[in-house]
Amino acid sequence: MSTILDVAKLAGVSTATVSRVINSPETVRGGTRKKVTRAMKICNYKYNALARGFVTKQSDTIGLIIPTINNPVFAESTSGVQDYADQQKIQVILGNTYYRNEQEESLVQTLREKQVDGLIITSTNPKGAIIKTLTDENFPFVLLYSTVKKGDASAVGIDNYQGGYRATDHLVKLGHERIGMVAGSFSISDRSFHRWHGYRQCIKDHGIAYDKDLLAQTDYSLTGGRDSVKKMLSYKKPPTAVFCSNDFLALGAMKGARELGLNLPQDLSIVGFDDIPIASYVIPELTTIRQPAYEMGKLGAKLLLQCIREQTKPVQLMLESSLIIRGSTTGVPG
Amino acid sequence: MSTILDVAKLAGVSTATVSRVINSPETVRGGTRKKVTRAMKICNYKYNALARGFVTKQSDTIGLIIPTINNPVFAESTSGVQDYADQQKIQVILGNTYYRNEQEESLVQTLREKQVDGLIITSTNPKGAIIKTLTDENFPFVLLYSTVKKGDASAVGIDNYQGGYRATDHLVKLGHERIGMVAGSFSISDRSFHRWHGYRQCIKDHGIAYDKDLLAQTDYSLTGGRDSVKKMLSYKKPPTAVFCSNDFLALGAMKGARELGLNLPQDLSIVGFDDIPIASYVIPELTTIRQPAYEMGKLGAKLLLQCIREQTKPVQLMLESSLIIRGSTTGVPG
DNA sequence: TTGTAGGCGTTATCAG
DNA sequence: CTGATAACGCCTACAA
Repeated sequence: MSTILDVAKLAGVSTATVSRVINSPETVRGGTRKKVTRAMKICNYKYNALARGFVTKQSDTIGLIIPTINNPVFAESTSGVQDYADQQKIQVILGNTYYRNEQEESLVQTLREKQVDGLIITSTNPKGAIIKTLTDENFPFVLLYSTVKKGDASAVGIDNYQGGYRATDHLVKLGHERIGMVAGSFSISDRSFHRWHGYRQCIKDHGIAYDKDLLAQTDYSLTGGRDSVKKMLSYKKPPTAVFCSNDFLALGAMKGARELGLNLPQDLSIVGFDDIPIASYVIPELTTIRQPAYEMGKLGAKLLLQCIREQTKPVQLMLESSLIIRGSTTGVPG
Repeated sequence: MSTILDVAKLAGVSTATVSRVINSPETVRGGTRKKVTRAMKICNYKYNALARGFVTKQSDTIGLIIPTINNPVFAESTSGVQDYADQQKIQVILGNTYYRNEQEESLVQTLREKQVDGLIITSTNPKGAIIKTLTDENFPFVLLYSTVKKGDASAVGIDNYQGGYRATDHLVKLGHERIGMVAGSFSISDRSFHRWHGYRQCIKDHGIAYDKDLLAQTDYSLTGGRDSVKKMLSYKKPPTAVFCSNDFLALGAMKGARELGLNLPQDLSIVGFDDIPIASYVIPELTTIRQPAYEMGKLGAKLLLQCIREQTKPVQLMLESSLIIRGSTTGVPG
């Protein structure tokens, strides 16, 4: 593998000149530039970005830490950050935590050792030690799908409380009084927790008694949604509607309800959260809270790069989410 | 940011010793090891993996190039490679080509400049210049979702021809004679092309005349599937069944058919390809050709690392795919 | 406009 | 078991 030294020799110039034609061609005379370019071709020169990063102290690489790429929302935001990064000639190293805190911690460490210029994190615990350390050490990062509205960490997210409230409100307005919630475990997702808060407050605001049996916490999966809803439906006083804290759970719930012989949406109204692409392609189409995942990713990347390049002050961006009413919700039976 | 030199000074040893306690602690006496560890703590030493890579000439990073992370199959295989890589302490840089050849080319270049140790590629064109260059320059890589069965490129894939054949055969056996195919554009996916070959051969083998109007090529998306099927269904002699070259297309087709007032599966049988998780959660559940995406990713990563570490000879692995019969296919009406 | 030379943080080779 | 020191490939003052 040839280096700029080889090229330099071949072209009869110094390595500095070669470096210049690579990084600021305009500062070198046309003639020499040609000589160098030709020499590069001849020895099939390949630029070593790693060596560059080593001296400039920036790798032009960022780390993206998410719970799992298998949830389409995260895939969506991931392509948002990728697209923005690509456009800025930045590479992104992807890591899944699978909602495990230790995994998040080890990822952060590894990525920092790899000298990433910054981190975009969908954290399991935005108020935990990992994030605190990052802040203390002044390492550039931004939180994605964040629930934090202030503080010294940059973040972009939506108002999950509001989302939960709206979803529930929609159900209440439809006449439902026994409204269940199938939530991702609070211990691994404070987003889910915030959504539940919205749900609970809404219920309270409408004078509906809170029934803790109507809350299921599970892992964020299709099967989790299915099983939780089946259990809930087996109670003496089953819910007539459920709010699921993401679309996967909701899709799973649909299946669970059907396996119990229910007709949707007549026998059970279901609201999801995220609005993943498939949500509008199932029958009945899923009513859900849409969050702008792609934009969030893009914005997160933008924020991070700003933070890296201009050491901007931390900002928290809250994007708009909205209730998308489709066919999976309807009035209470009878 | 402190370096091993700082640590060395503080501990009163040489940098070599510090390096040793990091990389081969067993070769340094307990006492000195302790001194060093303590010193590292004190100056909050952070290892610089990039500097290491610079001298060892390996970055412990691989590149993963896929069409788009938004298709759940690719998300699945991506987590397969990630999991294996993680387990081997390797990081993965992810890049989307969006089925564009130039994007693939530029990704390969950038990643090589970043000194990735190898590449896993789901190529738009496995027989094109990009792959050829890689082979010629003896750069470690493996093809994923590959259609190639021999040659000097390592690859793992399934038999797409067979998959297409089986899907079609299932439909024929059900009594269908007008069987359409909604395919991803052949120009961006040779997988789709192979599947079509299987489809066509099967039709021929059963003495059914091939009707080119019954082939639609579109982009791999929900809307692509929906629109293609609607168009096909508008013909004078519409198909009674369609084989879609992936599940997204099939899910889209379901919606398209319904928008035209058809009942599924009575009025139209649909077969997909991939068996993405959601496929068994829609109504009717989708009959599809399952391919082991996660395993494929894992295997691809394993192969690549072998190739990197032991310069093994190229191998082509063909995994088993299988027809999963569910509710979206049924006998021909009447 | 071009060249010289020092340095980035770590590993590896030799001695000791 | 430990230390000294030369790489590694590139960038960047500074000098010419």
